[in-house]
Amino acid sequence: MTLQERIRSDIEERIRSGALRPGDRIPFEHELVAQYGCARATVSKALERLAHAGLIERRRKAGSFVAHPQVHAAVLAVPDLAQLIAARGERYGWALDTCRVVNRDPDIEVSGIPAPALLIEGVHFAGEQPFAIERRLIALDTVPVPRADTFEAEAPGSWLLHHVPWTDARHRIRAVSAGGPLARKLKLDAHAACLQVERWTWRTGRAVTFVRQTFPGDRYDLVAEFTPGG
Amino acid sequence: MTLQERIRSDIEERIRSGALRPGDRIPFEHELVAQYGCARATVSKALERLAHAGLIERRRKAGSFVAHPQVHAAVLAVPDLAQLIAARGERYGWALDTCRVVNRDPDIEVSGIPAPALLIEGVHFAGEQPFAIERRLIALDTVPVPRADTFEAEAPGSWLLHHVPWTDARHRIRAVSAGGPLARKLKLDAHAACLQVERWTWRTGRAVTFVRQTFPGDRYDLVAEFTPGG
DNA sequence: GATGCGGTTATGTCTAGACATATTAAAACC
DNA sequence: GGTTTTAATATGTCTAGACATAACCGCATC
Repeated sequence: MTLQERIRSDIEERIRSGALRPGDRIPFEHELVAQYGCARATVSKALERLAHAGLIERRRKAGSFVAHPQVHAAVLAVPDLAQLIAARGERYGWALDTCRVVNRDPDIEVSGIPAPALLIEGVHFAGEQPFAIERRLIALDTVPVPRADTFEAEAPGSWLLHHVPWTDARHRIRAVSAGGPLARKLKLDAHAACLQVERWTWRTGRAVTFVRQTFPGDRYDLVAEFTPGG
Repeated sequence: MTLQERIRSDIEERIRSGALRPGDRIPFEHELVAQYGCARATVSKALERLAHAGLIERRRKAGSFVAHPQVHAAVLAVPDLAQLIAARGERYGWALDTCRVVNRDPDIEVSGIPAPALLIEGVHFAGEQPFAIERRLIALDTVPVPRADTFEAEAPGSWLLHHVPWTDARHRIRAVSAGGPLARKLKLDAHAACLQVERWTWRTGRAVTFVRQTFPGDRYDLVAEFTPGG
């Protein structure tokens, strides 16, 4: 372990154990320099990592303080569906329903994807069971137009991930009732609860794609793990 | 802007614009040193931040390379309900239903909270409308026992956030049908879809609290923003 | 009391080196 | 030819300073 790592983990341990409580001041850099017998840059780098991880807050003149933890953010895993289903030991499948260029579409109005856009609809399968309905718009002015049969075999999410770089994404997660057509496609009761994930993706300010995935509520749940600074 | 910031943003811009593509090698540190006329530590710090942000990958002897972006994680905002509702311009309210010590409970078996635990049930209000049902277990061996009337006025989430440090959290998000009792409390149709967020919180390996919050699907949705390295 | 001015102080950034370490490519050897 | 050794090289860590900057404190002034 490097010296910098040791300083960092020493302080982190004292915070996680509760010996140092939120708001407490941790030793000044020059005190840690004396304690560990090293250069200030080494101490400073250790503190910088703790600050970056959100465990401490550094203030000029005042010193460094243990941060007040806040459950405000969690890291949400957004796995590739194919990988996720394979990891469950089931066979992944993708069935393309629709793939055409559209100029007018309800989602075009609200998603920010400019017309004309490529509209793709299809179903993800886990074994024989439908696992998710997908409805996607792809901005044709930003994405290099794929071959007509590209999305017959490969789900557009996987293809985009490997072919189109992106810089920003936004997710919206909510619960909806299946309703008629959706329920039929997912082989569900008409008022079954479904988890709906919408994702907008941009590349340097230009909309790339918008996708709405609808999962049966009893077959999928999102899990987010969070360790502050972990 | 500091020099280090400038170096970082120059390279970041070239990556985000697509001038540098995933897998491309970025200039060696000594080349950047020559280009900017600064010390290697300054260049190295700029690259370290890019690497920490996941935009580049550094390999000894080989150099630094633009990382392959992956939509695998997003930052999920989990706001304090009181703040969230206040931000919407509505009046926040909390109504306590149950607050007692339990030794046996369906959730105790699965949540990892050891018995005896404090069971709290209540409703969050936005104006006159019920906004969420909450059912919570608090580990009495880890949390300093609050006064009996603590949770009459303040929701336990807010109280815990300010009084009990935590080190790990896990969220599970899914869609459920309201069902009978839940639907009555939330004033919903019996088969309305609801978003259910479950959160486990630990402190250095010991379970602190488990909470299940159920939101009407049409009144709440989670939003996660993500910029790689942002 | 309120306001503005320095002085002090801790962190923020930076320099110009040094040695360590991981990795690759070339060279030497079997 | 195939394997091992060796040298070259880019990053990783570190030192011992320097000056910049923000923030706080006390003091003098209004």
